[in-house]
Amino acid sequence: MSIQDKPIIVQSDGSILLEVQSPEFERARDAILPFAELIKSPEYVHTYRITPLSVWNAAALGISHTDVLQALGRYCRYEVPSGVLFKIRDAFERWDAVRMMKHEGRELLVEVKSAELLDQILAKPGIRDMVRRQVSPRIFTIDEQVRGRFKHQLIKAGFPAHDLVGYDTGDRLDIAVRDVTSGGREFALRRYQKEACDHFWAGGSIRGGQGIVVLPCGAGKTIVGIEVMARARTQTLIMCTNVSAVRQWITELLDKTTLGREDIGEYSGNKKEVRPVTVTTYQMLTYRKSRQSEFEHMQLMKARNWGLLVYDEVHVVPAPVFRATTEIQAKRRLGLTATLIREDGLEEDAFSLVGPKCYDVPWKELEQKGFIAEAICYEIRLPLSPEKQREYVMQGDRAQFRIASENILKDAVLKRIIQQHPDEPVLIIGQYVSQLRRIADKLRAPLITGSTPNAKRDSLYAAFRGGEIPVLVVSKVANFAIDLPDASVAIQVSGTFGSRQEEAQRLGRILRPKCRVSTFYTLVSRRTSEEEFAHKRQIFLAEQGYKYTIEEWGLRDIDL
DNA sequence: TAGACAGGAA
DNA sequence: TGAAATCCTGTCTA
Repeated sequence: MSIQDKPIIVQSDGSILLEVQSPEFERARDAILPFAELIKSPEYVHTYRITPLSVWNAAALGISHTDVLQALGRYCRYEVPSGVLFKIRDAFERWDAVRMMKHEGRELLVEVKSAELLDQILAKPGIRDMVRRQVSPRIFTIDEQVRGRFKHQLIKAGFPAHDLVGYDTGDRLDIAVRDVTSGGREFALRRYQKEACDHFWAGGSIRGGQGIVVLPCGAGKTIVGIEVMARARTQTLIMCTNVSAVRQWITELLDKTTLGREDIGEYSGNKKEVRPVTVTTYQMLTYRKSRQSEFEHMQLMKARNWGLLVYDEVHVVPAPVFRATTEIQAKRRLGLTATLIREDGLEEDAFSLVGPKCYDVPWKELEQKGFIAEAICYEIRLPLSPEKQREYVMQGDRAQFRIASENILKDAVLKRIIQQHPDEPVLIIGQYVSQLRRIADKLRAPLITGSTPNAKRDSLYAAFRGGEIPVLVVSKVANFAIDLPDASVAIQVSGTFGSRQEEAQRLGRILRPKCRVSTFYTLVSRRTSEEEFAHKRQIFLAEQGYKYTIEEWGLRDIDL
């Protein structure tokens, strides 16, 4: 590779610039992705950043300091600034600087790499207060009760604790995965699902047993959970985002394991069953009568001697559940998610309290192997009408975003897109109910929002699935509804202020394996704040290797 | 006993 | 940045 072909430039502020046009673009991206985080992805130059957390996640996956230096050395056009090299080395040193181990009685041993480092750590009052006694210049003890709180404080101070304390095995439960489902179909774990479990358990009984598995929607995360349970053979608490997910877990458990209905409990608003495997919602756990009252159901965390906790969609775990989790660090914990990113910046809590990322496959790789559909993404930019343009400039930020989102010219573009996909099921997804109602009326398509009763939803889903309804308009229910039928075309007419995770969810709607290629459109008003938020949303997908083709539409292209 | 619906929480 | 969705509980009706 000649110097000019090398597509990466590392700057002294720590940002990494990657040239999209370079023939080495894809290889370079794959090389840095394990330890760098994508920040911006406009047309020509993508910007990444190396953070302590991104390095620690890489380290947890087994990537070494040398691997990182080699990747940078191979693709960097210029010498990597020494300040950046220092930051990387520092992060790797911190990764293994503090180890926690089992000690006699109710104490845990904390071993720090050097005496100087120990002083530095104990300078933080929040950590110093937890020390029981100092054993040597590098070693002190803490109470096993504060295991989670200690790890949490430590990561805030910039040190990820290496937790080698091990876990309670929990009460035993005989559970096995069946090789034939209850429907009589043969069932086998996919390779990546098996690998995900292997990684979760890697390191044996001490190190293995905590971590987060990242897999795209539709790749079978539930199956990973089930396999982990089958290997743990212990009583398990599963937490989900909503009741339909709870039901889905129960159905899958009945279908694919040797467990019977009497072994599985649903703990929700309707039923309060606590059984060897119990499935509940986060909202159940975080319910309280008022702001001052107690969490009434949080005791479920300790109600049985659970040996495993499963956090479904770990990217939305509410803060109080994290808090409860700090107290039960002796339990094995599995987090499942499609996107590790949290818009609220609680990534560190997920890292230190549930576990580091232990498995991750780029979406494109699953696409190549046919496990998820191939998807082509378009961003269609269209103008505001002259009147709306005048109104736009007069308004404040919030109102501007709404005007841009609800741009009425989008309706005409929608019609054209639908005409281009005559025999495909089309899903229209948006954020403002009034806008969606207008669109649904114009297209004579049914609309599903939060106020649509469940029975009505089910019948519309069925009709869409059967092909009687070609176009379905859905509000933010699409973000939560796991029973929403698959489509091969999704058109996003408006979205939340730059939520990357929402974009990923919505693309996931069209990724279930199919014979044809799926298409994803985002409609964006030109020269408005919507453009900026659309870019933010796209970062996650760009990280996964998806490219947006940008189409510009003028007033002339839109027949009114 | 099931459902429908209102109210509060995050 | 805010709108919309969810869930849980409690009450009322049939």
